[in-house]
Amino acid sequence: MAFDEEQKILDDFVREKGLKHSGQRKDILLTFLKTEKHLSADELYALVKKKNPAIGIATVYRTLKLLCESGLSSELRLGSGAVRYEHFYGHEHHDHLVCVKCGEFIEVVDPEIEKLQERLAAKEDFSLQGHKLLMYGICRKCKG
Amino acid sequence: MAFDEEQKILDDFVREKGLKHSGQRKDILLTFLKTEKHLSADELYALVKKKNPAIGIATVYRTLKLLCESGLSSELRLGSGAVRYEHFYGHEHHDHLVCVKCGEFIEVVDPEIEKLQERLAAKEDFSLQGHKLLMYGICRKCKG
DNA sequence: TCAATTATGATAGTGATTATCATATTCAAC
DNA sequence: GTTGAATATGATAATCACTATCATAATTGA
Repeated sequence: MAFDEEQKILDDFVREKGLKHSGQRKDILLTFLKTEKHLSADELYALVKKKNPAIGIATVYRTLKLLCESGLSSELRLGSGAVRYEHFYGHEHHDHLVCVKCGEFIEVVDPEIEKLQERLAAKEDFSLQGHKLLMYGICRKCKG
Repeated sequence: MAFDEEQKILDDFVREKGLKHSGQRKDILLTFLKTEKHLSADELYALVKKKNPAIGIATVYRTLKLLCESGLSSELRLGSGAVRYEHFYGHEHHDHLVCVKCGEFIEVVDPEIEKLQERLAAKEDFSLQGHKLLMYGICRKCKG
């Protein structure tokens, strides 16, 4: 089963907020963690239903919101269409290179860019909390 | 009225695509150009109606799509909610600092970050076409 | 065990956008 | 100018991704 750390994070979050535990949330969390992809709510719903067919899509949306609030997940908005969710806890920060042809995207990181962003924000007297950098282009495969 | 250059760009684009001219598109383009804000389709629709009350929202959406395709405008997606459109032609590329408290955003640019992005893309054998960098934080005003 | 509170699933509602379609306009060829 | 084929338009229905509502169920502290 594993994912003990992540489960503890959610449990603690639930406790702090005065919420209650539920099996559905646990099912959703574990399915989310097990799947190393950027899933949409709909896709996660389809996967969770295999384990728990009684689950409703509303609960998936509600749980994804909790996961984001507790720092376990993060939203990813690539153009129009559904929001995708990526693992956040224990994953190094990264940005995305998105292929405009095939839609594939890969994760990259550049510490220098991060540093420059801080500098840029400081110049405007902004307290930087985070950022999303999407780079669009054509990937190796699609260049042929 | 001015905006001759921009009008020519749209005219050329329309001609190249074998489309036809229309007064509505001209009204929408001019209202868009005149307003130095990041408007949503809805907001632009409200403004254009003052000049041409008969216009329909669908035409505003259709025209904004054309403006983006012709390089006159660019989409801006800040979290959920409607897409906003910014002027693109003749405007230097820039990124955005978004305040998570008041929603205000300011435009910034750092040539070094741009350069590093190119390097990052090249490392992955990506042909970079563009990017969107959103930095979230708290602005000077909201820090109090 | 009980009572208060939160969670759930079904489904209605919403907001932004897109598709449809009948009618109107544009524009190149005559 | 008139015509006719193609595109544009406005009204509105449809769609998509959520979000709110609500009756019922599960959780949890007393």
